[in-house]
Amino acid sequence: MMSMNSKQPFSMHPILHEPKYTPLHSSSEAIRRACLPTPSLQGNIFAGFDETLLQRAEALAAVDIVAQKSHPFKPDATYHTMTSMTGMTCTPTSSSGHLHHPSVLTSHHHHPHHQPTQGLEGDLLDHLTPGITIGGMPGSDVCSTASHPHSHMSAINHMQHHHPQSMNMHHHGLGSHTSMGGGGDSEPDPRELESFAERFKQRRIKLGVTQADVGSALANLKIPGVGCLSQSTICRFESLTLSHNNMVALKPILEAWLEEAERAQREKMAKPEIFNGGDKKRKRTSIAAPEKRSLEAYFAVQPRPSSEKIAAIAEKLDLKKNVVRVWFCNQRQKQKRMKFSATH
DNA sequence: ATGCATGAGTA
DNA sequence: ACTCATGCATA
Repeated sequence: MMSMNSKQPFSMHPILHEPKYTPLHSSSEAIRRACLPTPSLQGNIFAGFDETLLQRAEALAAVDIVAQKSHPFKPDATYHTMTSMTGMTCTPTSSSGHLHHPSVLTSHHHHPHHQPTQGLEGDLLDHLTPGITIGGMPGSDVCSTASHPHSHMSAINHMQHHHPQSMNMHHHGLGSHTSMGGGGDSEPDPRELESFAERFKQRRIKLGVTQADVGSALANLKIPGVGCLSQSTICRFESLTLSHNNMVALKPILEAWLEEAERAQREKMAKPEIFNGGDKKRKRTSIAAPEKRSLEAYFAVQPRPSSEKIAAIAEKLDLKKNVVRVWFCNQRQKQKRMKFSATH
């Protein structure tokens, strides 16, 4: 593993496909959102002790399962264009051949993320699942995973390994920040990031551009290795719902755009804009509330279930294994976001 | 603003 | 199989 990487020049083809979203919201509201439920992790050290927790989760799950098993269809499948059993007919009608490169500038970091060792959840699933056959899964989920309508990209993600996260607590009040766009992304200062995100949003609104506009306009900056970003990402940046590393990497870019945009407006020349493409067909899976509650219950006792456990849980909740696996991954990611993480 | 998902890079 | 950055679709 390489221990350091600042930036690497990427020469990739810039293909744009930027859908413009409706120029909606200009809510200048602050960012506050509901936080995640406090991880009620009790140290599961002994099997006997676990029983309690497991039973609790089981109880929750059981209720849901019972209520749901009577239904003829899967809640998940209802939202999917392609039902798992239909085979491979889930191909999107639209042929998407767009791939743009992401371009991420990573910083060097690591987190000492350790997760409790698992090893007792066997019981949980055991009584929950009297006789599940893990080996024989109908090739159903192949569809969703195998044939995805869009091609993604993410060329440069560098991993940040572990680092002692409790090291910075002494920061200057403020002062220099705006002059270091581009080359120096080495400033792990959460305080600064927060204020920048806020200022960014305000000035963006002042310019009269939407988050989506910013995302597409980024490609116009022609910064090597930097393509466009989605409205989602801009939104998350402003609301600090990204990892610290991600924030640090994005800051210089957005800062550069902001200054460029303000300069352009000053000169009344033209504002950075872009066109768009337009083909999509992906359907979002929707996990019903009961199932979600069960998942949360499981997550509380074991945030990192093994493949087998995931399969069992999926079976129990009548969801596709992949859906469950992804759900756990996303759940773990949420816990690490800046807002909730104790990086500062 | 957020939920579910992909994919590169790693371990 | 996981983490991380990111995105489409949707509330």
